[in-house]
Amino acid sequence: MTKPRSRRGGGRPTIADVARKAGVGAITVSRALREPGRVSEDLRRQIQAAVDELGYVPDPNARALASARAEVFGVLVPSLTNSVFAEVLRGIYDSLSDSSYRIQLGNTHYSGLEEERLLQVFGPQRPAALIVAGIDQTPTSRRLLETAGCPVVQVMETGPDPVDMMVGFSHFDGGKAATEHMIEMGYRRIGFIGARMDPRSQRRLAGYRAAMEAAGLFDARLITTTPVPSSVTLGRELFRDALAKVAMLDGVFCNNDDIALGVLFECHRASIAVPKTIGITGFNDLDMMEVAFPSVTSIRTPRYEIGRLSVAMALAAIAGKRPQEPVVDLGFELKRRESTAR
Amino acid sequence: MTKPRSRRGGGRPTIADVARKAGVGAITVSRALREPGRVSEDLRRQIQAAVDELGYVPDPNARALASARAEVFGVLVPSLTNSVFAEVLRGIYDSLSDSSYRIQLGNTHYSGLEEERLLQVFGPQRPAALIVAGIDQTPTSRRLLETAGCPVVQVMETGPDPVDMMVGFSHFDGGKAATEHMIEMGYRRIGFIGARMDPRSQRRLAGYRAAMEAAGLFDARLITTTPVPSSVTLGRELFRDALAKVAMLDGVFCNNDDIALGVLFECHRASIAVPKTIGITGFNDLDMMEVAFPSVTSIRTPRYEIGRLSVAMALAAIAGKRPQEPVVDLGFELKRRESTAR
DNA sequence: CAATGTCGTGGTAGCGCTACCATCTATCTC
DNA sequence: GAGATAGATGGTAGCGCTACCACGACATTG
Repeated sequence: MTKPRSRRGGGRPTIADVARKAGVGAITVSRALREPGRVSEDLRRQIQAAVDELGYVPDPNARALASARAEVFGVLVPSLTNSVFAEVLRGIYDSLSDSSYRIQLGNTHYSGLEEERLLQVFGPQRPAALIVAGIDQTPTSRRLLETAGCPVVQVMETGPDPVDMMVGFSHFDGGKAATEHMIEMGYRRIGFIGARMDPRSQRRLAGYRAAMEAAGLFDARLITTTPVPSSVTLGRELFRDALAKVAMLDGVFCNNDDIALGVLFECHRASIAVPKTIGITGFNDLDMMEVAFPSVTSIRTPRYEIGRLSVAMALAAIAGKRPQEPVVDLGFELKRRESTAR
Repeated sequence: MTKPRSRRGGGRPTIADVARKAGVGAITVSRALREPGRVSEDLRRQIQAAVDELGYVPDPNARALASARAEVFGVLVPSLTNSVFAEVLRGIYDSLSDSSYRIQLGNTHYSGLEEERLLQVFGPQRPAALIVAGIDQTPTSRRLLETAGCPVVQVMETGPDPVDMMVGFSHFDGGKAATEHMIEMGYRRIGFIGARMDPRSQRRLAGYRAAMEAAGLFDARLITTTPVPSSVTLGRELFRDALAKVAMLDGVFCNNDDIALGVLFECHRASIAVPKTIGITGFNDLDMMEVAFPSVTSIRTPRYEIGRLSVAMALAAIAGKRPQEPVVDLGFELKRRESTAR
């Protein structure tokens, strides 16, 4: 007789212990825990008592192996410090905190290759769902998502060709709306200032360009961008560059609110009147834009809601209830404020 | 003969497939992958060839079950949107991106109960290490951490009684240094403005109080706090409250930089001269404080470094190399800027 | 040169759970 | 009242991997 491996697990009670104590089969315990409706009231109570007494907690790793499905949501974002994604995450977390799903978070650093690597790590784990930011996956990433065998939600943007589901809004339209607003307010030499210039920023730029061209105001020199990661500091630098480059600049549409804030501070420092001499519009509408002096016009994006809805859609898909429309556009809202109130 | 469950895993190659193809035992494949040094050069090459050809990827769930250890770092932070924790996370991620560890992130919402719940979820998974923010765990949480059977690193603060290891700095000293600086710069009626008032904020307040009392300047009416979550907007509100309450207020030490920014904007709006009429000091030294106009004095905290070091310590502990000194104080730095340059 | 150690390799037996199928009882149908 | 159906329960056999132990080959020691 070989002695068993003496609980290398560390002595925690197993489902067999509960089954023995409750006088039922192990499988009935399993069912009582996962599908209480399929076990009689009587046994359920007995089992619950045994569970409580032993302090039994199912082993998630054993579960995952046996059922070929881990109770994990894989989430991939391009940045942890960009507060836009932080709010998407907050939405995801808030929607998942009542469930038993754990969240595995990956940081792609805006890199397609890193995204591939992370999907390669996440996939074999058989997550319950995957939520990824953006719609510009590499072909390899796309294939990995398609073969993941779980619901996939692409967030932050919308597009014509979802891997599975999508929740977001149109960055092109956002950029266009912001620019049109500035034109409407009487600005003419409106610069575009952008950092990082990831695909979403590119689309905002395209929206800016479309609006400027439609008004006959487009001039390539008005555009100042850099691939460098965005920051308030960088906003100041880029604004200085733009001022040095373009005579008569009378407004700027900023890629995002960090940049806009840098521009605003530089205007203060250089005693440039906002909105009189220079108008400023940001993107995302962070909390502080409303408080800034002068308050800054921005495009309010539904970041938190995107997080919430992405989880709701994934959960529905897991439950077998796929939505009619796999692509949801949550839109955006132009917040008119002092910085463009000429 | 019963037919096997026909690869309910989904047809992915298993270690047995690799072993067969390479003409070795399964265990040798396992070793070649985990401890290459213990397998001969020859077999290692053969096995690698088989792995490549089949596209074999080990099943992390099976691994976790068999070895009673998941390649997962559990990380618990109180907030996702507070950029302070975002930077700690960035440090953690950057230090872990070369390894095969996955990261499971929990959001405690500054709640001890939620922390307990998350530890109860993380524990049974047998993570490779746990990193938790703060040192004020509930007794239950503390017990869960102690019995987790893996390295534990408490981050953001230091204290006398680590569960296992600690990386952080003294918030009391930070608050004291900031206040002393303002006193030194000639401010006398220095208010304390704080939101959220989590344990770390409380300690900053205690530091403020110690400095004020030492200088004979303390007055309880100078303190304006709220349990409401911190934001730039709230900074403005609290500052207004403080102004209404305290005659002759000539400076404010803010709980954090969001609050400080709200104060700064309100000063602009109300045409209060900074630093002449009111001096402002923040806490954390976010990127934007240097760019703000006027630039804002703040306490620079080593957030990113805390993330990096916490992982390094955990990794070392996993490898059996526990540090001599389990508690590491990374300090902070007072950044003197225009907002207090009277 | 026997005794001892070390290294490389493999077989076996689980890890703790759930899928699958079988069984049994109670209820329903005509 | 025989047969069919549905619901509750259990046994068995894995899921894919690694811990443990065994074993043979070779080197080391006095």
